[in-house]
This record gives sequence, C-alpha cells and structure tokens, in this order.
Amino acid sequence: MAKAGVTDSQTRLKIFRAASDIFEEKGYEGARMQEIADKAGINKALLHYYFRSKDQLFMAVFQVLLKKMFEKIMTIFAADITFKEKIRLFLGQHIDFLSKNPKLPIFLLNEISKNPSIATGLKETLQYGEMRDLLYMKHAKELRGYGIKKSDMPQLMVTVVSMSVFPYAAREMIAIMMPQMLDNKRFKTFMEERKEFASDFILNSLKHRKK
Amino acid sequence: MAKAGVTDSQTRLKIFRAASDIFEEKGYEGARMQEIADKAGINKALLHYYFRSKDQLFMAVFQVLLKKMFEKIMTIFAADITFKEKIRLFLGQHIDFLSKNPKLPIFLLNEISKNPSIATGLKETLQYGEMRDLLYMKHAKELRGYGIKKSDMPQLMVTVVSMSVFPYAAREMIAIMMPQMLDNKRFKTFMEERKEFASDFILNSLKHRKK
DNA sequence: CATATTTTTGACCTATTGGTTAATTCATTT
DNA sequence: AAATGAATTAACCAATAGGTCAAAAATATG
Repeated sequence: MAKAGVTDSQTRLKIFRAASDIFEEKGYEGARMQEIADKAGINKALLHYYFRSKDQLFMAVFQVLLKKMFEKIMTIFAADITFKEKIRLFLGQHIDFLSKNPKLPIFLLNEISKNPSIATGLKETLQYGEMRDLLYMKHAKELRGYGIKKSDMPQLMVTVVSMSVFPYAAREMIAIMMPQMLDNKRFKTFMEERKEFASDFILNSLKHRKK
Repeated sequence: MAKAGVTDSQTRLKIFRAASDIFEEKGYEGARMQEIADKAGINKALLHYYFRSKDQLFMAVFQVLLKKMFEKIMTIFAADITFKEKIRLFLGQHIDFLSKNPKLPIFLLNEISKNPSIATGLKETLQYGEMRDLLYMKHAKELRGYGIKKSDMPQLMVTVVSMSVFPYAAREMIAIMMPQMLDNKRFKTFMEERKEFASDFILNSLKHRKK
C-alpha cells in the first residue's frame, strides 16, 4: 500500500528501473514493452497497470533522466568558486558522472533530436537565459579579464560541455579511427586524462586570449 | 537498362534518396518501409525488389553516409598545409559541410552507438592508427613546438572534431538552455561565428601551452 | 472471518510491419 | 509483331507490437 499516494511501490520502481535500462540502451523506437516486463520480472499487463502506455512510461523515464543530466550540470555551474576553478570542477565531476552513465548522452541527444517536444516540460521549468546570464554576472570581472564578452558565453559554454559529453556520445565513432577506445579500461583512462587535458586546454586558451 | 551493371537505375536512385532522408530523420527503428516507398513514389514491393530487406536498404544508405562524413574529415586533414592552417580549414569546411547535412551527426552517432557492428566495413578499410600517426608525423615539428606529444593526439583530435560536430548533434539540447538556437537563422549565425571562435580558441590554447 | 480493494496474471484483440507472390505492364530483341 | 526478360503493382501473409479484459491472488479493512 502506498504510504502517501506519492511513494513509489516496489513494483513500480522495478518497472521504472527496467524501463530506464531498456530505453537508455535501445531508445524509444527500439525498446519493446515485453522486454521491459521481462527485465522487471513481471507480466506485460502490469506495465500498463502502472503506466498506461509506452508513451507515458517513456516520458516518465525520459523526464527523470533529462533532469538528472541537467541538475548535475547546473549544480556544478552554480558553485560558489572562481570561473577558473569551476572549469576544473566541472570536467572532474561531470566526467565522473558520465562514466557512471555512459549511455546517457547519446540517449538524451538522440531522443530529443528525434522528438524535440518531449523536452518542453524542462524547458518551461528552466527560465531560459537564466543560466547563461547568471553565470556571466557571477564571473563578469574574471571573464572580462579573459576577454570574454557576454555574447561569447554561448560559444564558450557549448565548448566546455562538449569536452565531457562528446566523447561518450561519439565513443563508437571515435573507435573507428582509434580502436583502442573499444577497450573499457583504455577508454576510462582516456577520460580520466581528459579531465586535466580539457581543463588545461580551456584555461590556457582563455588566459592568453587576445581581447 | 543499366549501362554497365553498376549504373544505378533511376528508380534505384529514387529509392535510395528517399531512404536516406527517412533513415536520417527517423533512424533505423523509427523508419517505415511504407513511408520510404511513398516518398520515392513507388510501390512497397519495389523496395524489396531493389533492396531485399530493410536491413540491406539501411546498410546501403548507412555505408554511404558514414563514408561521406569520414571522407570529408580525412580529406581536410590530409591537406598539405601547416597544422595551424589545417585547424582553420577544418572548422571552416567541416561546418560548411555539416550545415548542409545537419542531421547527419546525430544519425551516425546514434546508429553506430546502438549497433556498433554496422561500421565494421569502414573500420577494415581504414587501417586504424594511420590517421593519427600520419597526422602527427606530418606535423611533428610544429606540434612538438606546441608541446603536443604523440600521446596527446587522441585528446586533441577528439577536441577539434567535437567543436564542429557537437553543436549539430546537441542542437535541441542546447536549445533547452538557449531557445534562440531553435531559430534556423540564429543557429546558422552561431555556427558561422563558431568557425572563428573555435579556431582561435584551439590555436590560442596550443600557442601558449606549457610543455 | 468475511468483505472490499488492490495487485497480478494469462489469454486475447487489433493494428502495424516487414516481407512475399503471382499477375501485369513495359521495354528490348529478333 | 511475337517472344523474352525486366520493372511494377495489388493483394496477401505471418509475425510482432502495443494494449485490453476478466478472472485470480494477494492484501487490507471492519
């Protein structure tokens, strides 16, 4: 029995976890309700008892995973440290986060690309512009010192985020040219090294920017 | 009638083009043979007459698109200019290329991620390591001048490629935080500016690298 | 303990999907 | 123009997919 009407039942949780795994691995179109039911160890009809349809089950999963990703990024960017420190903190923590959720980037990127409307919920939650402006205001002096104008922020932020996200999303593509990347240990090492490489790379570039 | 057994018939081409569009837009799982037939203006049975199965049709399309992407990158990297010039050339030309094929990155990234085996063909064609080593040999002096060791090449190359590819693959995700990116004109401008921003960013970082 | 409520199941339904087939149309050759 | 082979079609097929339903278990309630 649900304790307060919001508490997830054990079964509901089992379903949700199985669905997360399957959707993340195969995407919305590739996922099968039967497979999710099997993985959750329950009947397929029970899936529809807890979540009416594939769409609704998917949306429940997607919202949580998308939020998980964004909250991680936002939390780090909101920290009360210098921008310089923030870059290192971001690459360190975000790569740690992604190494625990390596399939998350390509899943989110693909699903939202194939059907942008599924993100409207989060889009409304985040007052847009907020992040970029907040970040610039917070570090205005430091950033101006680097020759970064407010209008440069989108370019800079996309660059920073791509440093951690892209290698996970593109791992198999990268492996075409560098097969050693197929080895989990090697890839892990590559990403560990990337924390420092990318941090240095970005800060180096900023430090010596021509204004 | 086929002129030499290799020449594509008009119908075959129509099918191939329609299939490219649909697959690129919806992915393998999301694509429907009927929709491809409709777009090609032919009967569904004719699809199977020219390409036996969905798998084979997909593979034909995928191979061409993957090759298209790789050849573009390889050609630029193979140019006989300094590494510095190469960075600018790459970002200029590759962004031009992707602006004509904006859905290509997420399509390739997702399909290969969901089913890595589909790329084995290309993987065998490219002698792996070749590119990275060739590139380093060609610019050994210049790169050492920047403090780039051979072992840094993977990090550097992933960084450079992500500069152009990531914004296209992540456009809808970026738009969650920066809704102006939904506007095609704005996004186009963003990517035009990115040619210079990214080039400067990379070269700046390299120029002042601590060795 | 009996009754009401919730959870779980197996069996079933319908629509969709990739794929096949046999017949027809079209073009080429002699 | 008859014959031959390739291109094209409509109709069909079997498997799979998401989804439903009524009955059975399990659990809570008075």
